[in-house]
Amino acid sequence: MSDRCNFSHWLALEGLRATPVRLAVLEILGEATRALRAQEILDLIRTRRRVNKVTVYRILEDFTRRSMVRKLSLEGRVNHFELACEHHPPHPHFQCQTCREVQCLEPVALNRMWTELQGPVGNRADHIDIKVEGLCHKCRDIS
Amino acid sequence: MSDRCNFSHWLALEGLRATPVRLAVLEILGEATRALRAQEILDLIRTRRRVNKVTVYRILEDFTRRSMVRKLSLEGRVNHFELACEHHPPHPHFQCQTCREVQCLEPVALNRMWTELQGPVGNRADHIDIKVEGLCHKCRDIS
DNA sequence: ATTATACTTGCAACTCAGTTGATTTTGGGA
DNA sequence: TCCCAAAATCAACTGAGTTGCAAGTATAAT
Repeated sequence: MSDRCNFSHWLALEGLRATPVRLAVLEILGEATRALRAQEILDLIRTRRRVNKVTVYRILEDFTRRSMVRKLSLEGRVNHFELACEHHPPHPHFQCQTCREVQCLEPVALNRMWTELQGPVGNRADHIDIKVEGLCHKCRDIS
Repeated sequence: MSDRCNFSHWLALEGLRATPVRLAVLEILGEATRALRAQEILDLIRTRRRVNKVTVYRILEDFTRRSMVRKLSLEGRVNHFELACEHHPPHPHFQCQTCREVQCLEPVALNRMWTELQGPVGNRADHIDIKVEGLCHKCRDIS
């Protein structure tokens, strides 16, 4: 993913400076093959540089507001984040009940199920989140 | 919903005593027309009786483990709960981005989209959660 | 009926992801 | 070079949910 996005350019388009921490967040999310928790992102940045957690949380919040990343509420207290660039369109997620790891599934034709997911007349639906829960192949092999 | 379930009997089937707090939790969830947060359930019980929050959290956790209620992870830090009795089958949810209230949508043919929601070979999918986000009719009228 | 036992509730203290507000640092323009 | 807004930091806080243990309560055994 990261090889297909110019993060500095993307930040400039948003009117944001390409600071080291912002770039690190985008690069880490760009290289990830699954949705990451804020703490994981923080830990990964810290392998490169010293950074305060508040900085990372504020950047993630800002990116989410700008729709540069998607924040996923997959389980209780922890949010997961993934890049929302043009190369990474919305898609369903799979979360393993055992290891809690999040996989990204292939985008399905969300439009097709859109009409039947309308609520009471008057609601305006903006987007659909689909989560599949189960046991991933890794945990299945263990048990 | 509550008029269609015999909660005391249900608890007996699960080998649980029909204590006042357990019954109150089930009755409140049974009368609710939307998914409730733990704090809302707690507040509603407290209109009737004195109760410790730990008791309610433990009961909700226990009911969830027994699949008597479903715990929904719809947004960051707060879980929502709904009855999982035979009269209340799994269904998609709508959450308003403004008031954060959760509506229950009509059950759709989840089976139909099951096959296309399979992850990598080897995963075992157990259930699907669908969340629609948007603006509810009440908040739409205000703005 | 009385005791033993397991189940249930309560209380206080804790955890931990995320937030707030105030302060310091940085980096680009005048 | 100086200034100022943007960015990062720090400490302290928030609040949903958890833990461990004590106290209460119901059911079973004697």
